[in-house]
Amino acid sequence: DNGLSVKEVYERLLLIAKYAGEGSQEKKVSELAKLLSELDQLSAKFVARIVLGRLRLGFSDKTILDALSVAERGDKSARKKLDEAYQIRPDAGHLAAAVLAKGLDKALANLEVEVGVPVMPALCQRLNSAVAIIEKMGTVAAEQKFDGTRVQIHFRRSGFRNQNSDGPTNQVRTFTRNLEENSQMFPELSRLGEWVKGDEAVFDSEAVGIDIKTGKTLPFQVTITRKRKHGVTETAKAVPLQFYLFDILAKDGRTLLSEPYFERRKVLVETIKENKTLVVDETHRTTDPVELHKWHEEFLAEGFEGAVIKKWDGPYLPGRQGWNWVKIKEKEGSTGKLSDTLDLVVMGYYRGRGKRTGFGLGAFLVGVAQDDPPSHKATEGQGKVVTIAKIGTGLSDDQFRDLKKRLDDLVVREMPKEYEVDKALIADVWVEPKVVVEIAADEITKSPVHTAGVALRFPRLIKFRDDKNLSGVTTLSEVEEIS
DNA sequence: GATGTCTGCCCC
DNA sequence: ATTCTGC
DNA sequence: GCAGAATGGGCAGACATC
Repeated sequence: DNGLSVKEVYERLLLIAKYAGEGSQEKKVSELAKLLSELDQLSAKFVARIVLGRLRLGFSDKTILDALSVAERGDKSARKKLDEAYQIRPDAGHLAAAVLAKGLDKALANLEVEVGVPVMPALCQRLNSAVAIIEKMGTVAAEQKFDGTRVQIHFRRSGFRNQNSDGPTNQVRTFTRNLEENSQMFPELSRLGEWVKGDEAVFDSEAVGIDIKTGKTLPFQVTITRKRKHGVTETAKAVPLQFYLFDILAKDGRTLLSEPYFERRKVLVETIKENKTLVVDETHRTTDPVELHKWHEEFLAEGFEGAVIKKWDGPYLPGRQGWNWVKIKEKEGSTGKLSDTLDLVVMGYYRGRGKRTGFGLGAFLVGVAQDDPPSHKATEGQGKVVTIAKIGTGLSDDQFRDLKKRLDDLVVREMPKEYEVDKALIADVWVEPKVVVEIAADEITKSPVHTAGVALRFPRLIKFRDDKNLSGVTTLSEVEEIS
């Protein structure tokens, strides 16, 4: 209607995306405003969604693979083959173009890992019982779960050609779990050639920061400071990394994805010379749930995040597929890695987006009572309620509706005086501190925004505690005990 | 130059 | 990351 | 069980503003 083609809209969005530097935000706003005003109502809605990355069409990459199969064959019979191709080149756009240009058979002919091109990483399912794990998986390998960052390491002795052709050639490329290249982050991998036997290899690993003084692994919050653009070498010195290698996906032209796990481990061990930076992780073969349980308990006691369990003869499968790789974090039978759940009071809520728009509530803010020791100046901090987490998961659709209804009876116009809340967490709607919820979490961390001074990592609702009121809520000193 | 706010095919 | 839900 | 879509804490960077 408005004469703008899809291509034109695409080109204008691309232009807007590329603005940078001083005044760029202003420019982006005005250019997007101009574009939106040229569109009809319906087009404007979807262009806005494109910009926000919230198209909400109800399908994603995997559904496109189904569609490609149907387009070429009239049914979903090619999906398996497409999945395999997608694993070694996880780019639905590229795949669609190749299939339509060459046809299914030619496009899917060469299914080999290409060193330098990221492979879709294997992910873990969750299961919280050693018995269930052995039942589903049979013989397994039990390994420590490191709380670091996933790194897929590609090595080619002859070097990768740089995109800017004149630069020096690097022997190493690395990728995140989301297939983002982050080679610049790891100067310590420049010596990889000394530690690898062979000319080409692709490894899977978890990188963890190491405390220079104690030699112990650092918490995730410290490790992740290595994800940066500036000051890379300085930070690399202050927070050196150890890469715990647990898999090898290709070596010297041989794709290993469908080799059984124990076989890949054998190749892995043969490929790595002993060194301080690349460490092949421990693995323990077992078929016994009691023994598996013991390993899990031991890893937790040693301070690891938990255990990763892998089917002994399983292939390297992309994503969470079947019962191939499984993680256990919390103790068996408990919810959340924290030793206890917390009873917290609802302070306010936020309107939801997408599916949750209809509920009128997408997340809510919870807090604890600040219990100053009585010896202190009695007035200060008395009766204050401070924030410790925002909760947006763990509720069924019915519970969302139910909570909204309850909170509506408690709405107050202004934030209650006893609340202490950071600007970044200002709720859309404030409520009196009457509703108490039981919350599970994995960890208590030092927080820059939550006024309790600490926050919950991976918080989720367990249930409503109608039997409790504000006076029964977990106190700040009790929180410190749990952590 | 210091501080505040927001974003990220972010990391978990 | 965790969790819920439609298919 | 898969695939998708809701949502969490918190880091460095980029840009705006004081």
